[in-house]
Amino acid sequence: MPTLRSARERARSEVTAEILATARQHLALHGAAGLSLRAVARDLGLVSSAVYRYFENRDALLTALIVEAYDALGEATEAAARSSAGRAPRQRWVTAAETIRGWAVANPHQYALLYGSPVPGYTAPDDTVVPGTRVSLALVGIVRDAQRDGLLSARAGGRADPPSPVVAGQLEALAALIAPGLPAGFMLAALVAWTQLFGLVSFEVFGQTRGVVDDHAAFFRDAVATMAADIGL
Amino acid sequence: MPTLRSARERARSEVTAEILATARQHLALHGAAGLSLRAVARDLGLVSSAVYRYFENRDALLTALIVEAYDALGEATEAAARSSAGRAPRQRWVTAAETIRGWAVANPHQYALLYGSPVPGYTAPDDTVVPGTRVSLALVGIVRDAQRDGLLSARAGGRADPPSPVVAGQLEALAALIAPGLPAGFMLAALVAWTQLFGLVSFEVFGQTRGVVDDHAAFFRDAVATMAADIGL
DNA sequence: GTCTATAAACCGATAGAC
DNA sequence: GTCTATCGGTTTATAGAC
Repeated sequence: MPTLRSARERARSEVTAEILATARQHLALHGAAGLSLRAVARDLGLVSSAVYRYFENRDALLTALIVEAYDALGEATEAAARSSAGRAPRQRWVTAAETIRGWAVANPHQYALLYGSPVPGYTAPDDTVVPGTRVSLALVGIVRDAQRDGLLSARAGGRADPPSPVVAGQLEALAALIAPGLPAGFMLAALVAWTQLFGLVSFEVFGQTRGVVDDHAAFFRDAVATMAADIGL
Repeated sequence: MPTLRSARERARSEVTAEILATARQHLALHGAAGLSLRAVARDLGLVSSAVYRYFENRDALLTALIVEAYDALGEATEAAARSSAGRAPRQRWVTAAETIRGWAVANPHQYALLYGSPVPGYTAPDDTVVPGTRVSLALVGIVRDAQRDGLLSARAGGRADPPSPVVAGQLEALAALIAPGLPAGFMLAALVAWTQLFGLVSFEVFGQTRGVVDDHAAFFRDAVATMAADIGL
């Protein structure tokens, strides 16, 4: 009786989604370390033990939240890169960066879950690795497209001293994996821009620039444009 | 009777130091959100209520830990800037940056307390502001010294489009406060480098570059040198 | 699959004796 | 300033009835 099973599974996935949604709200209120299976159940009108039918334990629920957040951010970034295809590389980079910032500002606790302090006592399983790479791959795709179209400025990627041999080797290995043909200097610049982008977002979301920067959106736009120039976009 | 009072105060400050030291260990094990006055007391052979004679509540203990960490990092950075005075600006920047990274890697949980996700339900009081600025002021001091000595490359600070008017205004106000006479373009570059530096450190400490970067120390050195060139050092 | 009930812990904070 | 005792909550997780 396939229909019966499918009905059951539909109900199951609906409850699962409800648990996740409630857990997401709790995350926003109490942070990842304060996420409580019991409190989520209470809010849903469930009894705590019922949740164990859907998630093996607290960590499994946390993992589901992480994957969900990575997918949301990754999809938003991919969409930004896709819809800006054909435009000027620097503008594409700025658009993608602003998409990431927008998502982070709108979902600070989910952002903190991904890029903030590790949750004590929790180690992310391998399930989170692939969703986690989507954002980075979308970003590097913009650099790769620019190179393909011959729009990568030769001036950048070699501003400072060339990378040391050990780093150059690593950069080449990485480039071979995600951006074949990209010279090491550009790969270094892209990697630096990547850390810089998230440093900027983290500072804003975590309140480090309070009192230093006033109009965060404007500052972000200028900083990110500077960044794009550094990569050679 | 001043000696008697001083003896009492000495004992008091000793116990206070012991509580702080134990709390620091707990922080490393359970994170900031899991810091428990009770557990600290237990470890020290004290009863929980005794701790309230030294710290008004849990948040006060957390604040003390934050101030302590800011001071440690600030002092290390200041020392690095001081002892490298007179050397080439770029080398001074790299040295200071490596000092910050070294402290962060050696004290990941204290670093997370300062630059990671905010602790839910806790808002830092004003006591933490001044210690928190020491690191940034030490860094900007290096840029200021370079400018004073005429060692700031004119090429940088104007790589990309000039900052938008609203950002430029803000940069000038900030420069007037911490680096009088520094042009807005350089101020923007310095600010970007600042966020970048901590973005880099956070990525490493929080495990975001695992699998991407192998030799973190070497990568950091090259990235930071690139950064210094971007500022014009 | 949902429920009650329960075990076995934990927490911040306070009152009041000594 | 340290102690006992306590209030009033919290948690994860499991056993077993329905």
